[in-house]
Amino acid sequence: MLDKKYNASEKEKKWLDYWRDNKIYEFNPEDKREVYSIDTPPPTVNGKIHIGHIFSYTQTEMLARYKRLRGYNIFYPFGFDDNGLPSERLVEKEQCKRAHEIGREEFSKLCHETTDKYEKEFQELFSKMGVSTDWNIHYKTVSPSTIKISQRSFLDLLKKGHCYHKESPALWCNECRTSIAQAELETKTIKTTFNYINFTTVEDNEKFTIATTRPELLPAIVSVFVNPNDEKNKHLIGKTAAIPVINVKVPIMADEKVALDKGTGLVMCCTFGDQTDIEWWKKYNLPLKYIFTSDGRIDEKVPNYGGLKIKEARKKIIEDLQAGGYVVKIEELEHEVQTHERCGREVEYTVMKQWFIDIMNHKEDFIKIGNEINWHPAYMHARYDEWVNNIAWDWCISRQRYFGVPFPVWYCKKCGEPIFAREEDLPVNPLVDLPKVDKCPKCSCSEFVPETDVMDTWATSSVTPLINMRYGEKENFEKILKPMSLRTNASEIIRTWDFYTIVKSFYHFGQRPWNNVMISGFVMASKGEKISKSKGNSKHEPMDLINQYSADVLRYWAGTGRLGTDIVFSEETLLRGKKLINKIWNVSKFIEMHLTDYKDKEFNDFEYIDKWIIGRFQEMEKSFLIYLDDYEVGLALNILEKFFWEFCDNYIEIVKHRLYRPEEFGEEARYSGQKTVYVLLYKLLQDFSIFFPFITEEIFQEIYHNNKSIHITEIEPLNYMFNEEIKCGNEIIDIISEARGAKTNNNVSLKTPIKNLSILFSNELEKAIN
RNA sequence: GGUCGCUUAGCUCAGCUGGAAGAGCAUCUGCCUUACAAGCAGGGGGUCAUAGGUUCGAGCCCUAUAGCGACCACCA
Repeated sequence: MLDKKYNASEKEKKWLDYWRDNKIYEFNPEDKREVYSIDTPPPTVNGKIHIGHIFSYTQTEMLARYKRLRGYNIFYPFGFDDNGLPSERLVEKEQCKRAHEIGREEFSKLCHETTDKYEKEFQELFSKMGVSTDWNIHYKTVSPSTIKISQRSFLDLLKKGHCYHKESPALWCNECRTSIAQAELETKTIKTTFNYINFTTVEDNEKFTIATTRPELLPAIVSVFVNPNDEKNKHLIGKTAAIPVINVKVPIMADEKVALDKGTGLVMCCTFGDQTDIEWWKKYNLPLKYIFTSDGRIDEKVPNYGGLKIKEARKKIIEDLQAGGYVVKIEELEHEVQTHERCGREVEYTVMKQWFIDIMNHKEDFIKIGNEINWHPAYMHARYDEWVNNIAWDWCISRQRYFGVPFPVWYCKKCGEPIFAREEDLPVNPLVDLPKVDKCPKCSCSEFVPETDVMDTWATSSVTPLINMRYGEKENFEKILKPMSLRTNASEIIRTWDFYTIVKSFYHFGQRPWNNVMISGFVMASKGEKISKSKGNSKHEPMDLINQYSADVLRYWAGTGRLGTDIVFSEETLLRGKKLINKIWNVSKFIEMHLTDYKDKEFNDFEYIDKWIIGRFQEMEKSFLIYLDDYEVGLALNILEKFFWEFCDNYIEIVKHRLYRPEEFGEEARYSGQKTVYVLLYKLLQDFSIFFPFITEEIFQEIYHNNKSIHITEIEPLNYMFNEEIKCGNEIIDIISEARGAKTNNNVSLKTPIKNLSILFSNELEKAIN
């Protein structure tokens, strides 16, 4: 018999062990049923998981459970992303030292140790949430086997001509001392000053004023630009500007990109202050004056300012300009700057040799692939298109960091020719391994220098489908996972993870990586405030919530709400879930009590009201399945819950008497009720098992136990035709409701018998009764 | 500035292809009813952001406006 009270923490532990020991969620490649495969986001292993993760991952996991109940062979691996900067920054923080102070080898070791430690915590938490993944096929993004696949992917793209090594301007973070990608930028509003500085023309000594927020870039000035339509200033075009303090002369040129209404209408172009500078530098073939060092100082070679930090140099140059009387005015200004999302530091531009993946030449293909994928919800597709259409750079995948996937590349010491690893030698670490050639094919030099850069986080995250299918390995799942069925993630990484995965899939296979993309919203700390690690505004630890409420209840919270919509953490929703789960337990107890003598057999002579509730259930389950087929987990739960309360409050109250008193109502009527609750509870448990895997398993094993687990049973929709009963049954409920209301309004108990009741039946109901 | 989304009861939110406004919480009233008082029954509470339009009919479709949010861009 079911316990009087449900002890969640005890039962949840019991079933976790049971599922593991009985391999309930294990993927079997021999299984002949159709595979449903899920490409799950590998969470970045950079500290604590917050409830935002729980929210997003739980919705995916519910989908996995649904598809499992629909008879699919589920391929649902879990991964961890221990790649790159997030891990490095975590180690630096824990060690209170910078990576370059620790040393490359030691630092990598620490990164591995740290990510291992957190992975254990992550795995424990996700397990406790009842995530029905197969831990045997889990992966991490920095391990020999995944490094091998990332390197193989790199070599394949190289071979196909989509990957190139080039000296080129790149975004640079001088906090992290690495180049970064456009997708890693975050916009921040900062306070600064807008400085109006006088220049003069060499030709006729005419004074003119430019406005800049970055006077320290003056030593890097290469030209001044004027809009050719600027009536006031266009006469300057073609002349030469004399730059004060640093004493150089640069041409004054015309370009329509100069805004007439910003600053003074005259702009200085420095290499490089922003992206426009880069555009002009390329367009007009301007000289390169690079004055920054990798750690954010002015190069030693720059007279007077060499060695100063960028902000110190800004201060000093303003002082010098003021001393010479060149500053017209200084305005306070609040403006938006690009910062590196990992550290918050303002980004600079640099010029160095970097590995790039071609994006700009295939934007149309990426749009086309985006069109072939079903986006859930559909409007999320627009965000993808918007990003692809507006992207302005090829994808820089080099990072001048330590921990990550190394490039399988060496360079000839003499001529710089790159030497690539052979595929059969992967994975390689060029810092340790030597190339398998004796000499440079170009100049015959026999000395090589290893590539020290590692790959960008997304360069490796974007191969998760390849990792899952064991791309290029002898034993692989390429056949069944090309494309995968589903990708899930939150909306903020459409432009990174989704996009880059599509890029790779297109280049490798010429096709989409998955058929469906499911986008969740995220959890807000309060209305209008996103939870973020940096703000530390997540007040609730997932583990505490599980202990306080149980995993099933926490899953209830995570499972509500519409797909793609942000939700606020709400204690109230947890309480609502707790109530629902409690009710499931109690009604199951009641049903079990009345099934002690029940023998299941073919039976179709249901009582009228039994047909009503069965019909109602069928109606509900039909929409329930439609919602789930549309990936709307929350809406499915919503209508299931609604039906369930009706089942308890109306149907069970009605059938109760028949179940208790066969002597009064007859054995046949009792059996009809028994059969109804037996069938419906089974089906309700199945439907609820998607959301509450623990309590449903406990009840299933106690009452039905006709399978190793409820989670590997199959949902088979009922097929009765009870349309008339549904209609008239609803009318009967109205009548009962009236009677209950009358009792309540007269302040008497609901068990008080009614002496006189006059009812005016509708024609249909009257016909049905007779 | 651009793209997308949101605005429904005091609060948190559902409302599918247009057909008499819904749930939970809160509030008020009553009820120990052989599963459940962590429960049950019932009441009050809404110009569906605003203004137009389409329609026999609009919370839902169209246009505009406002506020909020996410992402992106501008950043001299």
